[in-house]
Amino acid sequence: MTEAAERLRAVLARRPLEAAPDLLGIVLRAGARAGRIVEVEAYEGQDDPASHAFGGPTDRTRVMFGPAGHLYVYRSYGIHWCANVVCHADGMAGAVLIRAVEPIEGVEAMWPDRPKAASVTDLASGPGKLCAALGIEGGHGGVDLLDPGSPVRLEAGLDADGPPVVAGPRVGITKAVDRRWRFAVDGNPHVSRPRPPGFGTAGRRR
DNA sequence: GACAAGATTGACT
DNA sequence: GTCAATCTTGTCC
Repeated sequence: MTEAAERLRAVLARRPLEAAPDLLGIVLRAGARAGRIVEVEAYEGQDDPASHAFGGPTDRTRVMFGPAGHLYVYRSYGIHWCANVVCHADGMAGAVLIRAVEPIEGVEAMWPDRPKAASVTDLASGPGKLCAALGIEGGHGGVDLLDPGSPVRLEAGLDADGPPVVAGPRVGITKAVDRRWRFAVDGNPHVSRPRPPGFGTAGRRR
């Protein structure tokens, strides 16, 4: 475990709502493919009706109750994979959904898995898209993202100060929709839904 | 064992 | 803008 990884683990071992904006700018790597995280959503655990962890641990969600920095992958609508970073202290449920990344490495290798992508900004501009682009699937669930030997891992970004962040309501859920727990890099073209109504108007900047 | 719902995407009108 | 695809998980009987 490197010093940078330890620092990142400490960042993640907080409430997802606090850790989520700090994930922006960090690089998500899967083998030779890598992308900078530009959009995330926070999901608290048992206090959040929209979270899969609401209602207690199950076989599927157990990893969310484990130590921070692990990967939680689930299938959405039977078709797409969605990747989450486990947050919060060990024993406390919480996760941050990665909604979009900006491809920065191994872009050529992403195209075969994203044949329908219209442009590079469309390669990973969505939860299901980024998993396809990076080759993340169910088998990766539970891996330690901070272990250099993992097939999928996080690498501290170069933006020491962190990019400008805007906040808005979460997307695609039917419960607790009023919580403005979606965070994105301001103005980045790789976010899944650029500037939706109300996005950023009452958000938190840092 | 059966059924309903879902943190999405892409095609079609 | 609207809608279907597709399948895993959790709940209920």
